[in-house]
Amino acid sequence: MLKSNILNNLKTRGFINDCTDLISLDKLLSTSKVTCYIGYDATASSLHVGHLMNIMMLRWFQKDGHRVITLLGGGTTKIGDPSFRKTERPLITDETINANLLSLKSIFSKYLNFSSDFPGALMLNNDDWLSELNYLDFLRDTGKHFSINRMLSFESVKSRLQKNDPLSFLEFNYMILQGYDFYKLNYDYQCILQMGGSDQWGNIVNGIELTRRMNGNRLFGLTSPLLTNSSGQKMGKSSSGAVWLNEENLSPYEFWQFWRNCDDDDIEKFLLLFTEFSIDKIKDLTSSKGHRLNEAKIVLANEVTSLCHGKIKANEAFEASKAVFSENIGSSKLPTIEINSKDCPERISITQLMTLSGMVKSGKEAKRLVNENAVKLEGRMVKDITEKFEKINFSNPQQLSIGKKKHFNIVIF
RNA sequence: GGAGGGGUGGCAGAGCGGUCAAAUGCAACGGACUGUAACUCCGUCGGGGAAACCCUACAUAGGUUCGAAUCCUAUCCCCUCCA
Repeated sequence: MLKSNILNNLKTRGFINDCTDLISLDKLLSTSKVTCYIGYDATASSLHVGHLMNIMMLRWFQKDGHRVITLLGGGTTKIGDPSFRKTERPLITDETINANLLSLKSIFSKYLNFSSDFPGALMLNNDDWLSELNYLDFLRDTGKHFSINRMLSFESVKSRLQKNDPLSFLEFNYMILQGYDFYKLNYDYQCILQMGGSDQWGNIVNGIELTRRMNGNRLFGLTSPLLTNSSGQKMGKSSSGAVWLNEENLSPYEFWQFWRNCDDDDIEKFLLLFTEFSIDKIKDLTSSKGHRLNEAKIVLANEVTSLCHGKIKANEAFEASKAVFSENIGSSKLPTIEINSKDCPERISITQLMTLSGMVKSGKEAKRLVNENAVKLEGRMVKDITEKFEKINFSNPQQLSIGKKKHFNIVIF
């Protein structure tokens, strides 16, 4: 049984996969407030649900009075983490990295409090210290603490090596740099705990080991399980791709729909991980069976969307979903796609409409969907591929639906 | 630097002169069934076109052929062994 509230809570909710020294960390957390961090590389333009579990962990830590650090990997992103990857990442340009970092910042701000009062969270960028490293000095001061033999033994790179897939020296250095980050954060900010997904175990252990050798300080690592859905797959796909946490990439309505559509078997897990409801409340919500579980899914969707996009947006998404799915009527709150009038002819075909709105990737795909009787305009099935619609009619939003679940309002202006 | 093997659709992986827009599996998408779930079943799955049909594609650039993913040459990349 754990003594500290924070670990107890995280454990119960399913956040903990492994810890380098659970007993000692528990003891420490039960008596004092600490500084902890999670690193995020800027490989994508935004964060998605895959990152959400770790953000929630930071949120719990902050709530418990600890100082949390989100470390943006401006420097490490230039290298690319090889952990559990089959192939090398394409190199990302500095401009892309910087653009991505900006987007990440805005998302963290939704979940964490970065105000200056302790325990206000900190946002740092490892490019600030990594890019200043001098190669020779770094090799002598840091590199000498790393044993190649040990580095080769990590699971994260083993399969690459065993299968003779290429692993460049550049990538191989990643774990050293991430290790150095932890050392640096401990030195500058007294950070003693690094968290991350289970795939980060090797990188985290390296930082702990490095620091121990450099100055004898004792640090901790805590990993979360790789989040999978009930069918064992990596979770995180909405009807239009990845489940992004920012509104520019995914509308609150689609975000809401993602949670509403989760598998029955995932509800409890999702409630525990992505909401802050009490355990009792969650037990209560998931106690019913069969179609009544849909109620729990709605509660889940409302809550997670509120946390991410705010109560107002969440409620709009809920109302829109109710109108479309339960009452079978349109809703002005559906995501609206605007098409520039310049781009389309006076009389527009259904395939053009679908392509211009970006709902499908190609006209071929649009045509296929029409032939599969999947396309509806204002609730009426479109069967004739040659049918033309007056552009004028779209000055007011028209609801375009693909299949039973994808609904958008289209406006031509 | 030398010798050998290899680069095929989102992934895995066949094809090795025409019948190849490329087998098969997975993923994805649509439909039926349902509870906006799961399972199962059916269909689709390069791009343009209403269609006939046309256009790009099997690492890249050329070549041989009536015809090339398949043969030849060069280039790039990867793997293995040797130095």
